[in-house]
Amino acid sequence: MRSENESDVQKRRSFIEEARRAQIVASAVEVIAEGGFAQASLARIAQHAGISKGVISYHFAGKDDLMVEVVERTYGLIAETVGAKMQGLSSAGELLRAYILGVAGHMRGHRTQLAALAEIFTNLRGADGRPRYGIKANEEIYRALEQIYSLGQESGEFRHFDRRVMAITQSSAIDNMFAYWVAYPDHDLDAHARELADIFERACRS
Amino acid sequence: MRSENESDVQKRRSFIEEARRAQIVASAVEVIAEGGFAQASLARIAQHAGISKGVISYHFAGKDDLMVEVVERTYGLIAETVGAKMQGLSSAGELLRAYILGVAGHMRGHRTQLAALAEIFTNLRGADGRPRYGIKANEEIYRALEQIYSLGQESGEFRHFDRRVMAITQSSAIDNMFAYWVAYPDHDLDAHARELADIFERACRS
DNA sequence: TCATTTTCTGACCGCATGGCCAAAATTTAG
DNA sequence: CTAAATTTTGGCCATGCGGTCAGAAAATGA
Repeated sequence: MRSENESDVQKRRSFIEEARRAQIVASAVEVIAEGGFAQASLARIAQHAGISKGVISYHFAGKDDLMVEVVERTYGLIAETVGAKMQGLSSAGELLRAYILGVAGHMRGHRTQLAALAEIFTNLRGADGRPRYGIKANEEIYRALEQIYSLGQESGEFRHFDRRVMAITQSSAIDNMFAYWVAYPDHDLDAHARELADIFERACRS
Repeated sequence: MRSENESDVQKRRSFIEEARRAQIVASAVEVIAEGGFAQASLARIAQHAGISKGVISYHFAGKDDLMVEVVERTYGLIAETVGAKMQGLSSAGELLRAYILGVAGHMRGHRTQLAALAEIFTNLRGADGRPRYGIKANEEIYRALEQIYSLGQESGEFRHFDRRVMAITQSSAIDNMFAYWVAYPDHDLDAHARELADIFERACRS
C-alpha cells in the first residue's frame, strides 16, 4: 500500500478508505433525502450505514467535511449530463430547450441525490453563520445561461433583456420544478419541463 | 382586568401581554433575519430583546408557537398591499404587472420581516419532520395567480398554457428576486421587477 | 396601605448533538 | 507466525438546546 502511485504523500488513501468514504457519503445522502438535513446526525448516518459513529470521525475531519464531500460528489454530474445533451446544437433557442429538458431528465434519475443536495444548500452554514452554498453556488449556472442568452442576442434570435435577471428566473424555475416534483411525485416532470421551455422561449425571443 | 369585554374566557390577553408578545416576535424576526433560523435559539431571542428566557416560555406555548405567530403576523401584509395595488384593474396583463411590481414594492419596505419569513418557511418542521410551510404555503398564491391566468385565457389575451406550472414559475421567480436582493443589497429591485413583468407578459400573451 | 394577581427571573433538568479517545479487532507486511 | 499498522468500536465529554419551576418582583385593585 505504499508505492501504489507517487501521489502526494499527505493525502494518499487506501482502497478501503475510499470505499468507506463513498459508503458514508451514500448513507448521508439517503438519510438527508429521507428526513431532512436537521435530523441527519452523525449517529443516524452511521446507524443507517451499519457502522459505528466513530468511523465517520475517523474518515472525515468533521460533519461539515462530510457534507462538503456529499456536495462535491453530486454536483458535477448535472453539468456532465446536460452538457452532453447540448452537444452539436448551435441555435440559442435549441440550446435553451435542450438545457431545460436535459436537467429535467437528469432529475428523474437522481431524485434522492438532488434532494439531499438541495437540503444541504439551504441548510449548511459556515463558521460565520452565513450560508456556505447560497446564491453564490449558482454563479456557475448563471454564467452558463447568460452565455446562451448572449449568443441569442448577438444573432438577433433573442430580444434585449437583462441576462442576469433572466438567468436567476430560469434557474429558480428549474429548482422549483424539482421541489414541486419532490413534494408531489405524481406531478408530470417532463410536461412541466416542456412548459418551462415554452415559457422561456417566448420570454427570450425577439 | 376582568370585565374589559366579554371575549372568550380562556384566551383573554392583557395589554402588557400583547405588548410583550409583539416585542418577542419582533426580536425573533431580527435574530432570524440576522443569523438564520438555526441559531435563533430562545436564549438568543430573549437576550436580544433584553429579557429573561423564561418570559418567552411564559407568553408562548413553545418555540413552534412563537414561530407560527411570527408567520401569522407577517404573512397577511403582502396580500393587503398587493391587493390594493390591483384595485380597479381589469385586463389580465395589467393585473400581472401590478402583481409583480406590487410585491416588489412591498419587499423594499419589509426586508427583515420577509427574510425571517423565508427562513421559517424553509426551516420550520412539524412533529413528523415534514416541513410545516413548504410548497403548501404557496397554494394560496398559486390560486390567485391562476385566477389571473384564467381571466386572460378566457378573454383571449393570454395563450393556452399550464396555469399551475406558470404559477409555480412566477412565484419562484419573485421569491428568488427577493433572495438575490437580500444577498446583494445593491441589486436594483425595481429594475428586476420590471424585467420579470416583461418576461411573464411575453410568456403569457397570445 | 396591603392583599392578590400577574409577570419576571435565574437556576435547573433531560436530552441530543458533534467530537474525542483508549482499547479492541482487523488487516497488512516481513 | 509474528509484529506493526490500520481500522473499528463503544463509551465518554462538553456544549447548547427547549422546557420547567420556585420564588422574587411588579402591577393591580380595594
